[in-house]
Amino acid sequence: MQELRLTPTSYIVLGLLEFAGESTPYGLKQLVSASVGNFWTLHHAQLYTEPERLAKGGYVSEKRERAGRRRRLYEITAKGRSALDEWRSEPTTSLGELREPALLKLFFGADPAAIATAQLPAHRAKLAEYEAIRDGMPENVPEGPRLALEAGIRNERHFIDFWENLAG
Amino acid sequence: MQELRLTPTSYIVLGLLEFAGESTPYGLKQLVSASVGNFWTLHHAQLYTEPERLAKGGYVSEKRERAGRRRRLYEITAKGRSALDEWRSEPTTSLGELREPALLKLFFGADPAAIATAQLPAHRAKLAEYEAIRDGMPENVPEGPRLALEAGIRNERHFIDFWENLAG
DNA sequence: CCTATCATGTAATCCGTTACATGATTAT
DNA sequence: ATAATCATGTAACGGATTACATGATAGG
Repeated sequence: MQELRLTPTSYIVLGLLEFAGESTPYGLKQLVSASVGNFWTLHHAQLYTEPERLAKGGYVSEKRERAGRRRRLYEITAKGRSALDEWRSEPTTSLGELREPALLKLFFGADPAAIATAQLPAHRAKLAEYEAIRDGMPENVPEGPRLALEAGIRNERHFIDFWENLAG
Repeated sequence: MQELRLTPTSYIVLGLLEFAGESTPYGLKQLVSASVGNFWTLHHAQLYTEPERLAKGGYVSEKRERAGRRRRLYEITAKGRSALDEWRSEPTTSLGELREPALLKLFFGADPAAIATAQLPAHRAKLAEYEAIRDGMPENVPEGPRLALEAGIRNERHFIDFWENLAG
């Protein structure tokens, strides 16, 4: 049990474990791709290493199945909960970065119409995907995911608008 | 001279060297923070290691000053130019990620009004900064940076709008 | 049965970040 | 002069990405 830095990845794992109760790395992977993975991707290997890391710090507990595969089961601890609470209750003034590959090319002189033509279908597909998720959302989904999805939808609309202005 | 993977960081260095001609790491740092750094941050240490890496692959050439500090001077090579051209002329369908720390907190249950209150001034400041850059831009700035800046401005407006709806 | 694909995991690499350092200028 | 800031660089660390591997399950 040692000091360790908590990264966004850490809080994602903690948040998902809080929501799901006990889970395996593979279960976490499923959860990620159905939820937060829409705007913050994790690689599946991280869902093996990160819980292990968190276990070292006492933020989660680890059990192993006795039977067959001996899969690892993780659960958030009291310490994990309070770290999560603290993080969550401290509003941040820090801003993300655009980091759009397409904007980078544009910046360095790529042909705007060509980029726009490639980007538009991708953004439209993503928007459709988001809207489908929203329309299929059960009533009991909490406000947070709902708002994050809303932000994603608006973001896609904004980019579609931007690229439409540049397409031939 | 060995094979190496070219990352966005690589293309930023190549792009800046193409624009600036010969430059030192510190010169690159200045360029970054005045330009592409607005939507794609690099740490200054990367501007020492990345050109060195690129030199190993033959994408840039390295000279050292004979006098005093013996600073390193980098210049893009023909190979570097063609790699840059190829990257630039191949439109990408890949999308960036939102990766907003504030959205992550929101997703996991933070109080929307609290987050919004913290985010709004930050986004407004960023917007003002962008607008100042735009208004002070000389006529001869090429289309690429101009458009990227425009995207940044719209992006800030979009987030301001989003958070305004959530602020108390 | 055979073969995809899903499920599950480990290991190595490497880039990005952080930390550490010190020489030069400018301002007070 | 001295402090502060700018300029310049190196080194260590760690998290993220990639590559490698194998067991289960379902479809043909």
